[in-house]
Amino acid sequence: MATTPRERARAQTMADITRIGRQHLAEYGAAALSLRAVARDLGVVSSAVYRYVKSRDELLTLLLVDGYDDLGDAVARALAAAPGAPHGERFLVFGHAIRDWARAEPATYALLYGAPVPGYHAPAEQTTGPGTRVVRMLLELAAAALADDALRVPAPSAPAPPGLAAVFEGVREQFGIALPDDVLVAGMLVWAGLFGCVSFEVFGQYGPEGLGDDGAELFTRHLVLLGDALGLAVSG
Amino acid sequence: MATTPRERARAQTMADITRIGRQHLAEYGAAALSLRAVARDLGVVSSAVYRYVKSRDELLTLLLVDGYDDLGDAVARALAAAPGAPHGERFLVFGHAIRDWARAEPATYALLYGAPVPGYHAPAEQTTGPGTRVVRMLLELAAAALADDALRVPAPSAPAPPGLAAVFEGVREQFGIALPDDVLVAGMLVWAGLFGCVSFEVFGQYGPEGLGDDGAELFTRHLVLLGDALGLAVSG
DNA sequence: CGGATTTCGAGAGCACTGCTCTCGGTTCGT
DNA sequence: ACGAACCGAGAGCAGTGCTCTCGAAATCCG
Repeated sequence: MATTPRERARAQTMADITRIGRQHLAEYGAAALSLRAVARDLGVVSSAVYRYVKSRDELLTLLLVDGYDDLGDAVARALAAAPGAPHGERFLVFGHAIRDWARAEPATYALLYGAPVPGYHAPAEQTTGPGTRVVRMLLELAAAALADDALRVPAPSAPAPPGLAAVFEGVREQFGIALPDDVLVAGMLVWAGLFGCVSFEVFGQYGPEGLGDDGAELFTRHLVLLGDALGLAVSG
Repeated sequence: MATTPRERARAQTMADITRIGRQHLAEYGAAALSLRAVARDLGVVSSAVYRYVKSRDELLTLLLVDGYDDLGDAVARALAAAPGAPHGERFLVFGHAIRDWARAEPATYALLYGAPVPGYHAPAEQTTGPGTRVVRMLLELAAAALADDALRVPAPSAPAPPGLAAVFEGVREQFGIALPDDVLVAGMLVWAGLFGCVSFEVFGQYGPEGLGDDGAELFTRHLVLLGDALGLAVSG
């Protein structure tokens, strides 16, 4: 831990770069993220930042991981603020935390869940970890509800064909969560549906002016329906 | 209609530009769309294409409208191939048509339903028309099912607050379709959820290798659940 | 038919981007 | 104290969007 001055300076510069990068991301969007502009704001010539960041793509990866962490923190914080609430209530908190964060950080949200930036492929080894935090929280919520008998498990549907069964087994293994196939299918739908609702709102599919404050109300009703699909009673 | 040779040449050049633009979009993605590259493929110097297209953004709008039309045609074609089928069946056809098109044209799909291209704002007067074709088809499907008593209408939930009620009324007016609030809420969820599922698959949220052929099977199950949320029996 | 007008493509040019390279100066480990 | 590692500046290359001018061709109109 004997950090030399040079090491501390380097860490400081790295932090400055990501901070400025986050600002530019929020202000101009992902595809307009420019290393030269970051360098200008840093008060340094463009080639200097290449000492710290190998390429524009690496800066994007940095901001990607940063964004996943930020979103994960926000959701975890919101859930921690309602520790003993019923699972349906916690599901509402979970969903609204995602929506609130996405509306506060639309550019970062777009980087995480929008169209992939052309020519950029996120290195899986660095991004899958923080990237799966949110869906893991959702699956854990479902598992907790199931354990508390708060989940209305549907009549088992037709068994999954081998390929799909392997996918389910992979998910159970990756997350270390034992959920029956039907709950897993519903959980994935809830996951995708929730982000579909948020994306439509953030990306402007609901018209140029969006939904404004009524979006929260509509979103709650959508969460109720999604919770219903999962077998979770969200609202009396 | 007396098309002069010059007019025909201009129309031909415009068609060439959109054709090459579509190719580049599919090959390199939206943000990498370059007017200069299009000009090169057209065998012409870059400034020449500015005679036909005011800016890169206008080319994007051209391709945007083109994409909406293409998707709308694909879905309409698929639905037309199953004219007398029960509404649940038609809903499955509807969903899979969207998914199939999105997987075949991921870059165009990303342009329509992914994160908005930075700095680019689609002119509403040109894009809302073709852009609402798909959701209109979904609402018409729901209305047809309702008229045929094939929709299990849920017990009316709490009445919408004034702001949200105005949103619903606006949708009913815009599409000229009379649907009760609760069906409208479910329909919007189905819309967003469906595109959420497709986006997750196309944008690679299901891991680097995606779901492969099992995606269709899983998607069908998700459509069943979404249809259920709408009150539509999709599969016996 | 012939002059006036419009249209068009070519080319130069500006400001910007990502990225590489070299060249000095500072700091570090030994 | 000295060689090695590190770091910032600057030049440079190839690419981008977009603007401007200029000459040639096509069109319109008297």
